[in-house]
Amino acid sequence: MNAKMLCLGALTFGEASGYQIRKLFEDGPFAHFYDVGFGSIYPALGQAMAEGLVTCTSTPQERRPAKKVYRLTDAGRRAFKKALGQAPLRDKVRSDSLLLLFFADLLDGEHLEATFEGYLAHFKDNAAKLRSLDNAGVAPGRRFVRGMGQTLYETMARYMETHRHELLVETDSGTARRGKRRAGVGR
Amino acid sequence: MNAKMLCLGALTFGEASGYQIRKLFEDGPFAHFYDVGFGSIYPALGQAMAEGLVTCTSTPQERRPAKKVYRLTDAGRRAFKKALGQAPLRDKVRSDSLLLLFFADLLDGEHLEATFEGYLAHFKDNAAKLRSLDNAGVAPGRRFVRGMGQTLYETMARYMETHRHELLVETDSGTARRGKRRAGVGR
DNA sequence: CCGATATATATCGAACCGATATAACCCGGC
DNA sequence: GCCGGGTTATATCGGTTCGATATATATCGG
Repeated sequence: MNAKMLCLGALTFGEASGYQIRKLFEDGPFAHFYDVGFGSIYPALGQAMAEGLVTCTSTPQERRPAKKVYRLTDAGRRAFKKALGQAPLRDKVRSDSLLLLFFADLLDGEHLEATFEGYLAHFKDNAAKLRSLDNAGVAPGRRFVRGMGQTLYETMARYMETHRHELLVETDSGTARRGKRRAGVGR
Repeated sequence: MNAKMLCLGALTFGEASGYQIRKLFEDGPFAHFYDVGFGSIYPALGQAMAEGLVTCTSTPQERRPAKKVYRLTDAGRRAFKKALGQAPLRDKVRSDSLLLLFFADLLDGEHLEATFEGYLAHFKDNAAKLRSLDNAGVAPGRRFVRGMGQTLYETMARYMETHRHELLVETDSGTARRGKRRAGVGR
């Protein structure tokens, strides 16, 4: 899935500006499993328009760039469906946080703990956000993916809490310190 | 974390060729939370060598490129630790499979089902792989991350099985068909 | 009223991804 | 004995994407 097709997918929710599309990936329905930045969206929309996949209503404004609202064409909708029809690529994950926890023994306890707590908070936060959503009248696909995300975040938070002691050693003050450990090779 | 630092991280496991580093990301310990391709590794190693972060033993061979084995220097080890010390970036996920399930109502039942089963098999597979590993003598960070991955894959597989009926409607023959549904807007 | 945040388009270089080229080796089956 | 498939191995290259930045106004709270 390239940026162009992702924009078309976003536009299935209705007309939108480039900025609004970005928000769908930052905060909106796609936030938890895809990301696209401005640097990809604007060129992609230009290209999609050139190919007749979207139309654009440009409202000129004084002293700043015209506001442009994009709308999916029938050809665009067809192109998106077709793209979905291809066998999907395998998921791509890049997690600095897990890399850092993986190399816990190379870090000083303070930074390790801060990262750990931040990561845990991130999971709890996302779980809470998804939990608060109303699923009434929401399409099954979307509901399914929401539920999956919620389950994932909740499970990861729970895992981190129950296994915290493997990485962080509690002290009397309530703060934690890094535990001692030793290596091992091979996968 | 850029490709250069990831290579240094891989080399903390001992000397390796570019090809072997790739394997660490494809199959090895990093496979589940990071990925780097040849196109990033070879230039990164060249750069790291120019900066004195790694050394290289080049064994010339007849009729094919010299075999090059890279080894971390003290400066390289320090550089990697320092890179880990930075606040980690937020996780990046790009999942075509979830996008596809999200837009389940735009797909024909056959393709949806195939994708669903493939994705479920992928989770089960990874869970089984991680379950089969021996954690004896493995560093706590690595063990923690392994366990987290295993829990994640198992939970996702279980979720997909228990919620399958929301997306796929079972038929008498044992195969499934897409259910009917209807929209809803907003986040 | 000031500063922070949100709306909004746009670009640009660096980094990265995926595919491809090349080439020899090794192992099993016919 | 040899052929095909898989593995080891380096390397490049074009296209895509990322992240930071520039610009400008509106809005909202303290």
